[in-house]
Amino acid sequence: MTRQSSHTKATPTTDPDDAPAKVDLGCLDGLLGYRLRRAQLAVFQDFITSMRDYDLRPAQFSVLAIIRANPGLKQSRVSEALGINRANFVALLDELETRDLARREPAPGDRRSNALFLTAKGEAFLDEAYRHLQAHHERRLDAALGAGDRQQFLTLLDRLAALD
Amino acid sequence: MTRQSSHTKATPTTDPDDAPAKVDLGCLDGLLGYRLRRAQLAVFQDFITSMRDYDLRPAQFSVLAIIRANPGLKQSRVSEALGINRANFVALLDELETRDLARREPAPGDRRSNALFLTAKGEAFLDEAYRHLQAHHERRLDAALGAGDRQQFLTLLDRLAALD
DNA sequence: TATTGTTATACTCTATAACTATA
DNA sequence: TATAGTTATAGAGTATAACAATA
Repeated sequence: MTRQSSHTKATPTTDPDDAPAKVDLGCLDGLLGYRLRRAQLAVFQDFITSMRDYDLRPAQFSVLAIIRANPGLKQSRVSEALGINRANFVALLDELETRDLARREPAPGDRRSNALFLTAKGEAFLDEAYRHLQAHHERRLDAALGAGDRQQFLTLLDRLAALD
Repeated sequence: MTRQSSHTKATPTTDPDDAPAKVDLGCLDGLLGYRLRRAQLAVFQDFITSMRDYDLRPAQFSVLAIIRANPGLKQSRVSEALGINRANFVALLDELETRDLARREPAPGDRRSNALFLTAKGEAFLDEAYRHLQAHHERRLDAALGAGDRQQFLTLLDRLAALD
């Protein structure tokens, strides 16, 4: 292999005319992780924009969703299920509790543990937020994916997530 | 809709026996962004592990790749192409220059700008790192994706990335 | 006036160590 | 001894404002 690898053009980029001239991604284009990262950033940005009026970030939404689907689950298991360090989970849950969306209760049978629940307000809030996401955010994502097979796409994402 | 949305089971999770009992993702399972994020984290983790001996993070690799494919490109355009804030790009490039992988040169015709190049060491380093990634990291990703259509997968990722 | 590179700053996210109370 | 929740802390990543040099 010479100085230029086969997938790069590397024209010395003089470009004296005012045309913007597209930047060549070079070997970056062959890295799945790069494409995945750009897609993930765009999707999260769209999520955050969609949830602006709810003031809810992706991590906060995920905590509420897990608690609702598993009421009474121990704090450590919720953080573990989401891959969130238990030390970092404390402040995250504190804020949800301050906003009266979730609550800690003493776990029956283990006085070290907290059992987590949504408040009535939290249940309603999550329902509304999720409906809004489906109607706007997910709807936009489906439009972007177009005719592509969404189910097959999700299957491949899950296979990658199972790497570790 | 009642207190429980249609896609959650929400059995009160008493679970007194010692079986670990899988955590229900609830409505999180219906969010594309969640699956995308988990996949991206797993892929980046695999990248970082693969590049341990090279001490090269994804962002550093991307900078080297863009510079190699577009030698002489202005600093602001490199950071812009990667979606990196120009203020944050300074320290990133400083480190690559300290390691003698890239260099700043005065841009011909504009004394405000820097034109970026790889050093000879940077060219060789990137070639070797990229070959190593292809042989190990990307190979593992392909194995994980299995029979799935990689090209279709990349197409859908790019459509999502084009959201904003 | 606008742009380029830079510094300073702040806020989020993430990771580790250590403490306490329980088990 | 080990585990659950917590605090403190440090490192990345990211965002904005402002400055000097130059366009």
